[in-house]
Amino acid sequence: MKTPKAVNKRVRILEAAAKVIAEKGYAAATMAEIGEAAGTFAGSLYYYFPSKDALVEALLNIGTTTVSEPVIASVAALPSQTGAYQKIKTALDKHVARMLEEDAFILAYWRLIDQVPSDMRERHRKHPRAYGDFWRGLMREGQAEGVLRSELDPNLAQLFLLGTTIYALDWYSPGGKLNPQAISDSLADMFFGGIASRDIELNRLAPQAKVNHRRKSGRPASDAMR
Amino acid sequence: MKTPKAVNKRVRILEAAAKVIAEKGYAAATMAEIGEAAGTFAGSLYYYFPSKDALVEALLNIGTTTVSEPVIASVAALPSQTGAYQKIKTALDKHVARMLEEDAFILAYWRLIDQVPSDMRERHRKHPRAYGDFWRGLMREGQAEGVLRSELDPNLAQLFLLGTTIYALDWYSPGGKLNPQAISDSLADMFFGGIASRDIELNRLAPQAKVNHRRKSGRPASDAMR
DNA sequence: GTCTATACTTTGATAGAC
DNA sequence: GTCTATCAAAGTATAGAC
Repeated sequence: MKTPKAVNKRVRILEAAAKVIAEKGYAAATMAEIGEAAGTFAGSLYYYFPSKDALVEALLNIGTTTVSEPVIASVAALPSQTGAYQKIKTALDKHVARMLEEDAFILAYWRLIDQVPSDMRERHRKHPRAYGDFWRGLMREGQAEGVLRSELDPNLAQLFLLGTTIYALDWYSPGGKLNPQAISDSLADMFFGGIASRDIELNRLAPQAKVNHRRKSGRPASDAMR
Repeated sequence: MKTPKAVNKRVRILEAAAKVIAEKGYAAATMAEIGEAAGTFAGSLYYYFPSKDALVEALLNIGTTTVSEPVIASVAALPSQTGAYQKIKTALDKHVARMLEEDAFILAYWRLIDQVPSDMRERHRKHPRAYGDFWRGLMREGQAEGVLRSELDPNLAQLFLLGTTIYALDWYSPGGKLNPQAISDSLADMFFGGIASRDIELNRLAPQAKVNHRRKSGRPASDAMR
């Protein structure tokens, strides 16, 4: 039970921590520096969080939901008869927009997730898994409607797309020539249509490379992999 | 000038450090633990490396070259008349194989690169940039030969592909149903051919989404972005 | 609720014996 | 070249005044 003021202060501390971690990484972010960024002192942080680890774990949960929630909401807001292609494009636009928005929570998340103690990472795993489920569902919808190739593994397709947007955090620079919408459009273009010339028959180019070899096997691969 | 034995020991320390960092992350990897993994003690490490930062910087450089060198070599070993498609597929196979080989240097690299002091990251930047140049060159070759869509940004195409393989480090599990070669084949399949059904005309599905809107603008976008 | 002071611990790094 | 002992710094966390 916290007073409203205390809740606000808690949020300010989380924002400050995200900012410091986004800039310097996990190891270099000290409680003293986080306190300073929040306009207070290291000792005072312990009134709101029992430990640095607890603060970090709260950051992890914010980091995932701050992307997944608006993305899922954007799709839910579409008219009920909307086709899978439009849903996927809508989700991708929102996803890329959020990822490249320079939100400190998102940057902090990807600097933390591979550095935190393994038990914390384990506890957190349900969040990205649920988001992956959402994307796998979209891919399956597309396959059911016939707009996506039915022989593809929906899980791999989803990993393929999201992997690129995560890496984009590393190379995207806000001042550059490409804005998030242009990046989202280009990625969707390549993702749906491929990078090969449309009039080229790939397996005639290099039959020994076994391109499309999976197209022959009737059933799509399982999605047990995470 | 080091004796052969000293060189070997240096390598053993680097391997031990990579292993510990790959498992626990940057912050949790102490000199004592690295020393123990190398069969020696924290103090002894300073005979080979002047500081922990120096050790880490050496790891970064190994991390990139351990992927880029075999990939570039695999393409260089192809017959001179080999087409761009075959070159790209060869490079991708080797790249994915190396990335998913569970090499501690590679895992350690991706756990370090966003955590090290910014001046070290800046010094290191030339390595991934050179590797990116290699891939951009392959994309341009493909466009020149007409196998890749000429209106695509070669830089974005390369980031698209490599981003996915980096993320794969997070989700790939060695015991699973997909081995690196199967993953490489599937990624190449999606990357070249796209995930959309071949017989679907995308811009008729959702014209308002402006899919392929970049195809109309004659010139490919610049690749100034890194 | 917040601050100051400080206890306790860990860790990077050095000194010097061998 | 390697080990032991140890220093000095930094950082998490707590105690207690206000």
